[in-house]
Amino acid sequence: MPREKVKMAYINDINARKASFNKRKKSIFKKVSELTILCGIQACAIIQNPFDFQIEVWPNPERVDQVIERYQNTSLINESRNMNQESFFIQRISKAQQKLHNLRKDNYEKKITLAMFEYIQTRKLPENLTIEDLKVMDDIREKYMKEIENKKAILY
Amino acid sequence: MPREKVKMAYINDINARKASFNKRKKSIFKKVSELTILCGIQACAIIQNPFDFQIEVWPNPERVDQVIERYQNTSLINESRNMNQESFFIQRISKAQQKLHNLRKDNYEKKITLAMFEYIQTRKLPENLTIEDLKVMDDIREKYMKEIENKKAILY
DNA sequence: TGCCCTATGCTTAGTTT
DNA sequence: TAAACTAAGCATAGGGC
Repeated sequence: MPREKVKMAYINDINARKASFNKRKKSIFKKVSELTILCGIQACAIIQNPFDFQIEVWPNPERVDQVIERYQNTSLINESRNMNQESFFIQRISKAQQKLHNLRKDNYEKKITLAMFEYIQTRKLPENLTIEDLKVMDDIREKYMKEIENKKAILY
Repeated sequence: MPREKVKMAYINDINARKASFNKRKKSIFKKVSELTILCGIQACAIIQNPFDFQIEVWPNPERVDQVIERYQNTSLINESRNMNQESFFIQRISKAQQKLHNLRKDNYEKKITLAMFEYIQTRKLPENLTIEDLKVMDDIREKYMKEIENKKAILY
């Protein structure tokens, strides 16, 4: 009895899906490995394993990070290729300004955070805090609480 | 005449290498695509194209960034799985201390950099600089020069 | 469950166009 | 240079254990 051609769709049977996943993952990693050897290049593959909540990579975390970094650097260069010089630089400047803004905000938040620690440790409010500072402290507290909530969602 | 089995080694002939690269890249992307459909997962592949100095990705830059981010978040969790709780926290603390050290160093370097600006703008050396400060200024200058050199190497 | 087997279909090196 | 072809080798779904 000749097997039917497999339909390209989600495999409902969990055992069949697990078997297929393991076989195909192995062969993808092998193919990527072959390509890097045959053509003398760098490459990587990142595959989410649906059965043990891990993410599997080829060849190894260190090299994957290298490839990712190179990719992310190169995408910047490609951006510039696809635009005329002027609009590229306008975007770059705008991004740099955004970064500067974020750095300043970050710095301000760090100062305020230190003030909060001082308050906690000395059990008295520092004298030179303004109403504005107290408002920012609330913002930061909310931000940190959200971050902690997100980390919980990831960890458990 | 039966073809010989291909040796798993760098293909010297450029045309053969180019043909092989394109065929194999296409099929890897296809295989990764099939895996994501069959198993309902996320995955990506990042391949350096040796012929046009680009880096090619599957499925697209946006999703690749998503997969990368998820991978980098998860690797933290895996760290904790592969260790007992105690050594995990020891490592975490050690990393946090390293980060604090770097933040302090960064802060110090920023102070010194401001001092350098002051020197440039006023054309006279600030009075409260120590020999140690001057030494650090040299280190920073060297560091920045190296960074600029690296960016040049990437951009041109 | 996971491993091995095998028939079928897919991939691909080398060739032709 | 690239696209199409083809034979050989490879991948893999399904079955057996």
